[in-house]
Amino acid sequence: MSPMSSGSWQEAVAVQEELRPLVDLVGPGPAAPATVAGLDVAYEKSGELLAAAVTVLDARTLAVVDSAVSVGRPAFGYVPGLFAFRELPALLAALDRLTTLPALLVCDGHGLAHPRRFGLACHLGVVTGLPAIGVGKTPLVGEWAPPPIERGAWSPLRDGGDVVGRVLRTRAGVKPVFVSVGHRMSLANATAQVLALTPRYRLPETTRTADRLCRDALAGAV
DNA sequence: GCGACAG
DNA sequence: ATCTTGTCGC
Repeated sequence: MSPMSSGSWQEAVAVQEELRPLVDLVGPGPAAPATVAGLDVAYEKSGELLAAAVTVLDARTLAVVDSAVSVGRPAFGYVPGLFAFRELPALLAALDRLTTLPALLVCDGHGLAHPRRFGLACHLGVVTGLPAIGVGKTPLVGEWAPPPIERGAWSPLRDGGDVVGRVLRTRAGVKPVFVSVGHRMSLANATAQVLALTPRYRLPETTRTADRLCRDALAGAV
């Protein structure tokens, strides 16, 4: 048993191997989702507490139309590659408290751009059945060439002979983000959705609003 | 064996 | 993720 876990890392890996075949890599996903959800988690400095937040935005206006939070304890120690086991329980609890059902999940972390092709975005997608994409700030696996400096430019993220995602420039001249498919979404559509969610900042409005919410919730919980 | 390693 | 001061720039 690893620290703060509900199981061993071997068991967690087994769960990933078991759920990986359930990822839908065929569905292109909604071209024009009505609503898009952002999910993020904030930790207390000691690491004892965490707050998970979900914000649902109107995909057209990017206004927040629904949101929910859940405060709890990390369900697993931080292990790169097993990240989902740490945040999933709290994220699912927050999703349950939502009044609306979002058409797309934008996760703070990777999807297929994962050692076993089953990152947080895949896990969340399979468990909820909703289309999901992963947007990471830093890479976990893969190699890539720097995309051209203009917004919208991208380069393939390759790992072990697979294209597992795209390194996307959401702002001209600013460090790119790592986009990968989670569930029921094509990589091209995932890219389009992320660009639609980044009219001004590097990170999607969904993650920005969720980030603010879980930080505030954590501050209010302590 | 030695690094790298989502948040 | 979180700990942290100043600093450059719009």
